[in-house]
Amino acid sequence: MTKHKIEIKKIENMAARQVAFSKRRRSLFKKAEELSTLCDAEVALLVFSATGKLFQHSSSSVEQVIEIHKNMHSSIDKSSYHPTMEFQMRNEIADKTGELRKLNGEELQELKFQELMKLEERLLKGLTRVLKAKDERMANDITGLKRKEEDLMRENRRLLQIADEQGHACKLG
Amino acid sequence: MTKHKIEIKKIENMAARQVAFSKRRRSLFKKAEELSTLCDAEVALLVFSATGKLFQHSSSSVEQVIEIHKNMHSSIDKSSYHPTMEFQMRNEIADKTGELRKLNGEELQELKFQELMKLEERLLKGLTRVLKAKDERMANDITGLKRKEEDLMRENRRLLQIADEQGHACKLG
DNA sequence: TATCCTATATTTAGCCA
DNA sequence: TTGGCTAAATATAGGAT
Repeated sequence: MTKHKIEIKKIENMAARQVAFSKRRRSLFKKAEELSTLCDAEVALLVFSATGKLFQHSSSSVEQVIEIHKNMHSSIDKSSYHPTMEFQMRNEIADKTGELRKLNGEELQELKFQELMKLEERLLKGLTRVLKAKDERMANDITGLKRKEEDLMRENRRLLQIADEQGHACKLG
Repeated sequence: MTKHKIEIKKIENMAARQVAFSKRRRSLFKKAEELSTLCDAEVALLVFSATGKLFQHSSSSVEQVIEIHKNMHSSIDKSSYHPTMEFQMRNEIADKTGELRKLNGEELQELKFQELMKLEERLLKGLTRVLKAKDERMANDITGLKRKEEDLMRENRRLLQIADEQGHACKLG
C-alpha cells in the first residue's frame, strides 16, 4: 500500500511476512488504542502470530474480563437487587397491610437464587481453572514435542554421518 | 490526523465522537482483517461502543462458556427474582400506602443492572471466542509437531537400517 | 444518523543499514 | 531481528449534504 500497492493475500516470503506482521501489528494496536481513547469505547484485541505467540492489548484483557465479571457480582450484591432486599420489602408490605407473612415458595426461590449465584461463580471459577490447566498442558505438550523434534533431528544427523562414514570406510577398507 | 492534527483524548462533542467511532471502527476491522490475511495470523477484535453495542471480528468461534452462561441465566430468568420483580413490588407498596412512586436511584440501578447483564454476556462471548482461537492454534501446533515427529522417526529408522546394511555389506564384501 | 469530499496526516512496501 | 528512509497508498477531520 505504499511504494507499490500490494494484494491482500498471504505474503509468501517468510521474512517479508514477519516484517509486515511486526509493523502492521504495532499500527493495529495503536489504532485500537486511539479508538478506545477518542471514542470512549472498550477494545479487546488479540493477535496470534503464525508461530502461536500471543500479542494482546485491550481495555479488557482476558483476566480483566473475568475481573469485570467478579465486579459485576459484587455490584449486584451492593445494589438494591440483592435477594435479601426483596425479603425486607415483603416485610414492609406485610407491616403496612397487617398481613401475616409466611414462608412460601418465594423463600425457597430465594435459596435457589443464591445457590444459582454461587453456582455461577463456582462454574466460572472452575471453568477458568480448567481452561488454565488445559492451556498449561497444551503448552507443555508443545514444549515437549519441540524438544523431541530437536532430539530426533540431532539423532538423524548422527545416523546420516555414521552411514556416510561407514560407506567411505567400506570403500577404503 | 488529517485536515488538522488532533490530540488523542476523548472527543467531547458527542456527534463527532459517534462519527469518529463509526469511521475508525471500520478501518480498524479492515486493518485487522488485512493483518490476518497477509501474515497468516489469528486476530480477535472486540469493540464495545460507549453505548454498549458490540462489534466483533475474529478468525474463529464456538460456544461453551456462553452455553453454561445462558443456561444459568435462563434459570434465573425463570425464577421470581428477575429485576422487574422489584419494580412490581415497589408499585405494590406504593399502592398499598398511597405513596407517590417516583423514579429514583434504584430505577437507574435497574437499567444499570440490565446493562451489566448484557455486558457480561458480551464479555463472555468475546472471552469464549478468544479462548477458542487460542485453543485451535495450540491444537494445530500439536498436530503439526506430532506429524513432524512421526516423519523424523520414520527417517530415523530408515537411516539406521541403511547404516546397518552398509555395515554388513562392508564385512561381506 | 450515514456518505461524500478533500486537504492533510498517517501508514507502509521495498530498501538499506 | 530490529530500525530508519521515502514515495506512494490509505486513513481521516471537518465540512457539506
